[in-house]
Amino acid sequence: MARRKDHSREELKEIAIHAGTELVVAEGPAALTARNVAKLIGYTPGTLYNLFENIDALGTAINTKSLRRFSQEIEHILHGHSKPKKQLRKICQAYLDFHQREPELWALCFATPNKTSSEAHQAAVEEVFHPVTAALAPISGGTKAARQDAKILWSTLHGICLLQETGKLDVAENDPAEALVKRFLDQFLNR
Amino acid sequence: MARRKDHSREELKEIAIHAGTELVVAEGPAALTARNVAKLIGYTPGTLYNLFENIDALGTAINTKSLRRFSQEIEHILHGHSKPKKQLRKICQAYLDFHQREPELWALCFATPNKTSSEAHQAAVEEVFHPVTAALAPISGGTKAARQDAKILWSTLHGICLLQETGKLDVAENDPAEALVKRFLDQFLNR
DNA sequence: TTTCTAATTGAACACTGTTCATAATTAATT
DNA sequence: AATTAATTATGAACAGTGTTCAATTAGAAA
Repeated sequence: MARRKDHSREELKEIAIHAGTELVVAEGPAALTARNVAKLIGYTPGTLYNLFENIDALGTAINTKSLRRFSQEIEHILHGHSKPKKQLRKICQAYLDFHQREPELWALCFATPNKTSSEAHQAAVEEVFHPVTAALAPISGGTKAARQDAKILWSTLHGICLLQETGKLDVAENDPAEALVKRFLDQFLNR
Repeated sequence: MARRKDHSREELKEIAIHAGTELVVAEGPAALTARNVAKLIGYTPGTLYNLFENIDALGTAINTKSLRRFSQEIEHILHGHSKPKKQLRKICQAYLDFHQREPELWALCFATPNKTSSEAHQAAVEEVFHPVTAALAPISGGTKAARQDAKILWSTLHGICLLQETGKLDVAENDPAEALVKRFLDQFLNR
């Protein structure tokens, strides 16, 4: 039996999240099962239920970390000296990069049904969402309009990556996500 | 044992698709299991595997039917006498209506990972996609641009409904999907 | 009526998530 | 130091999942 003092409760939680992340990266979201994670961290499935409400919550914890990494990239962009429009383009590119660099983690975040949420997760979402509305404010005209535009922008990025993933929209020709986002932004940011 | 001549192979397939649809409508995509469908049609799970490659394929068959119903609505819109832009707005509204009227079938179509595809499904996707590019042609300037814009439009609708579904983007305020789509289209169709 | 063919079954296998009494380990108390 | 109390980990169990396939059965053909 694993020693109880080997790791504190919080340490163990981190270890499980890390192992789960590795599993998803290596084998995709479907590999995130209680038994797989337990085996990888040298515990039994039951232990995971002392750390998380259920397996969905472990997925949410992994997603929270992914979102935090992404929001740090955004923060880095905002601390640069680009103009708002250029910043928005960089943020969009960062999203596309996340999708391309870590498609499995992206899928766990955005292409997999997830019943569970949490305050930490909500906060991470907001940390991604808020900077976009801030950067949009001078363009959209008003805070409320900026928030609406942020939702539109986010939805479009989201949808383009999703459809690229399934390949359903590249029926005949080959439009990389970058090209579609560029065309969208060229119009979206021009007013 | 159910009589072999009660239904032809194709009839049985239709019955299974219909039963599956009822299940999804009543209890959501997660209820689409081999045993549930089998029980509902008075057969055993094994029989389903004579009709479909796997359960995913049954889901795809249901989705194909959903898409066909949707494409018929689109066709109806195109046979009206509206101008292209008005037609596009109506098509978008029809998509939002599909999402609102039959959220479970919509989810099975667009919010559930689906490994399987089929020629019929591909064709149904194209039947939804092609009219949009046709209506966009006079606006976008060129066929290729129209196809790109169709992808953008589709992605945005897609993403807005998805985010509405999870409620993740209506953090504080209440922006109904209609309002976001309207704001998007007001700009998207103006050039 | 017997033979042949095709459809249907149902048991089995390997997986899921999840629960919970029991055992093991550590901390606290006497 | 010995005993007691409080955690923590276990692993077996339950109810599900998709899927396969030998055996059975029904209907058609001979």
